[in-house]
Amino acid sequence: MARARSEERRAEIMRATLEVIAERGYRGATLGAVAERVGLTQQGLLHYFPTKEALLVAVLEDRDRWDTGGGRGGDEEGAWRLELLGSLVEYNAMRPVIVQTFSALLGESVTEDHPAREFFTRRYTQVRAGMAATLRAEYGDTLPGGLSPERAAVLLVAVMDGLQYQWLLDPEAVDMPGAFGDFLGLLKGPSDGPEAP
Amino acid sequence: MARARSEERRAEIMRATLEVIAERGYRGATLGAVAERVGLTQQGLLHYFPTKEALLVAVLEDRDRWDTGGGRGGDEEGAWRLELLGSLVEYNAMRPVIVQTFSALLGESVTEDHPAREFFTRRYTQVRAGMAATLRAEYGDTLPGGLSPERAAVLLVAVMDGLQYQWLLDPEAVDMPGAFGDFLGLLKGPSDGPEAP
DNA sequence: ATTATCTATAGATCTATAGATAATGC
DNA sequence: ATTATCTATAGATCTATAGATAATGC
Repeated sequence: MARARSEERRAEIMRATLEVIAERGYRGATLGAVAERVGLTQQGLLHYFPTKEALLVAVLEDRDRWDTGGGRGGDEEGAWRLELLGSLVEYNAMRPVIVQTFSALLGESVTEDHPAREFFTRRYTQVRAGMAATLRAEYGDTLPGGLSPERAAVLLVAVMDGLQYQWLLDPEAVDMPGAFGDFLGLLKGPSDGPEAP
Repeated sequence: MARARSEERRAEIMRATLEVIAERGYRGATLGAVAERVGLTQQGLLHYFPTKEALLVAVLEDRDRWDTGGGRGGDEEGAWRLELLGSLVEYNAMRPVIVQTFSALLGESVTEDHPAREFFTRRYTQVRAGMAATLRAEYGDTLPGGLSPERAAVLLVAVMDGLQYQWLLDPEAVDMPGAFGDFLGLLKGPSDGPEAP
């Protein structure tokens, strides 16, 4: 039971960490702010995670397990069927905090010695590969729009990330799911839309 | 002459600031690090810019004047002809520091009370509008790919930003200009490429 | 006079370590 | 015993202010 309670506490702390990072980034986040949010002192928090960096790593690993589909069917890495990608983006549009957390982290991660840098580098390699596999499974070696799955995958990921920044900065002005749908349309090529006969 | 030398000094400081922000982000950047790079003490630096935030603002404004094309012909806001966009991306691929500076800042800017937030929000509004105008001038109200200039503009900007992150994290793995070219190809539609007759 | 820099320093924070104290589980 | 938290604190930084000192321009 102590073990169970402890795990709950850790989860609570990680949740609070996500929020604080969304608000201030990792460098701007303080252990004190996270601790306060879960009703602990900063030193009390360090009982669960020995250092600030350990806390970040825990959060990232958790996220990894999370979206790499922790078991629920998926042949390869990024087991996102194409149609589902659209819903993922819609879902994200309803969770600004989490999107903001990861957008802030991604931004910071390109700076030197950032503890999330390796995580993101590895992750993007995986995500691109998974995406390419999905696209290949669905369309073969050439998408209707003319690109190879690999070349389309980089763009797919770029569009998702890029849209998030524009949307976070100005949610009123940017229809993130709509824009993403537009992009999927481009990938799928001229096809049998209403206009082209 | 004092005035001139002073301006030089300020420019030097701003250049150093770009570098330090590229390495540590704005929150992680310290006045001391910038000062050291120009051979001043931290207090000496504050003679030129009264606060850390003032320094950031100066850097951003400078950049603004810079890419909003400080005078050299351009009808509307973002006066980038489409063909030139590709070269811009190629050019950026040769200036990792500046790309990293702005990618780090963009990431941080989505966090609360960030001094660059308003700058980026305003800027993206402008850039989207400028891009849309360019596209409309070139293609009319519907691009070959089927999108309106406005809808294509959001994607264009998203792809540029998103590619930068992937490229910064793993330059070997991501051919930024190539991918951007692919995207332009999608926008331009099936058209008269080598394959489609 | 004004400008450019420096030394000294106040005042805030932050992370992390040490060591108590209380509560829980065998 | 082990786990959960707390108080006390060392040790680093950081920004920004105050006030000297030297150099430059009228």
